[in-house]
Amino acid sequence: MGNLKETKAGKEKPLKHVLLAGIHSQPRSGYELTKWMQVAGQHCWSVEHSSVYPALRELEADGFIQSERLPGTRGPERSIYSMTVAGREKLTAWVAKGSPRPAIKDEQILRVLCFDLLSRETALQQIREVRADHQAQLEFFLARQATLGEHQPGPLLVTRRGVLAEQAYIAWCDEVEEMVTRRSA
Amino acid sequence: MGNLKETKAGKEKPLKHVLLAGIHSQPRSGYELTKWMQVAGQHCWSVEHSSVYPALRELEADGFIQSERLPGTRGPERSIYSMTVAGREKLTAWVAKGSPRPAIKDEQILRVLCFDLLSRETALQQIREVRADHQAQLEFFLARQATLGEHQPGPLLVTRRGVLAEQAYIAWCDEVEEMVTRRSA
DNA sequence: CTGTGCATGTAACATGTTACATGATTCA
DNA sequence: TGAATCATGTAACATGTTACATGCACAG
Repeated sequence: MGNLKETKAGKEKPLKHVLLAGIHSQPRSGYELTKWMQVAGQHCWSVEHSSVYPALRELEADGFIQSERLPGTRGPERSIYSMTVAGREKLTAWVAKGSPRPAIKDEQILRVLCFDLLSRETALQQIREVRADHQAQLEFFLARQATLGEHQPGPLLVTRRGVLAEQAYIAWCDEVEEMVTRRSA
Repeated sequence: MGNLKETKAGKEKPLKHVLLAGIHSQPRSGYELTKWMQVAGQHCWSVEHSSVYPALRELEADGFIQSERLPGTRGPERSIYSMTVAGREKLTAWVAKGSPRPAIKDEQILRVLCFDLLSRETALQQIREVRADHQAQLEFFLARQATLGEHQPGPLLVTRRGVLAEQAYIAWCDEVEEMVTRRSA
């Protein structure tokens, strides 16, 4: 008991639950899960592939998922992972419980805090670039939303979160631009 | 050349810039900076004190800040850090440049994706708790906003970001609740 | 026959958290 | 006198990224 290698019985790292969530709707390979996180999980949780493959092997060792080796139709062979009963139970327990408000790490907000260090022109240019970036992201989410119906409530709500979040960010950029424009210096 | 201990000339870790931003408006101690991040920087960047003190010593070693040792009026003595000219230049350069869209890590969105695993009652209860949590956070930001005027555009805009972000999150929670309520199962 | 996408994997590094550790001062 | 707040610090651990590495298959 107390094996340091074993996660302390119950506390799994978030990534493992994210991967279970990705496998939940359909069996997927590590490569597909990575892609899935980059699109569907874009504003939820996304990691590089180098973290995905080890995590999948741990999940399989723990009996939460099982793999099937397929000779790739095109490309090399790949491992397709699917849920086990234990995995579904694990995921259900995780979905049911709560989690603390997510920590936010956004350097741009800090930049705005220090806008007094910049000329008005430089500040305006920057906030307009940031706005354009989020506008593009908003359009991505809107396009995705258009492909989803109410018969897929999960993906639709995830996409709605993206839409609402980006709209709020854009509205903030507009407030920043207005205040910078009005400033005396 | 190529000293592994030295950061590769130019690429500082984000925390260092955050600390510079915190010192920018007024000299502060490590303890005060930690508190400042927990309130003003709540939705920007916040770390534990154990990361703060080493980072401050690095910043001082690089000549971006300077410390003054004060015998604490109450409590033990503390180091108050203030900006140097080099530090102000460093911060200005950082504020002027852009950064990629911040990565988002929010487990709750993934939970909603998997709400089909929960009973309607459990799902509704959870999303209402999440909503209440963000409502409380919104009220915190609104209270803070009320103490700020347009003569402090930086802190005001940072707080506005908090307000807009929480309002958007709450609106999303309402959409989730509505869709869960309407679902057939 | 070369680039692009598919597909997996490892090692070194970056950056943070948790827990442990210390000690003064103030207030009840 | 004992808890709460001020104030700083270290060590072990967690969790991710970047860069390196490999190799197939298809399209142009």
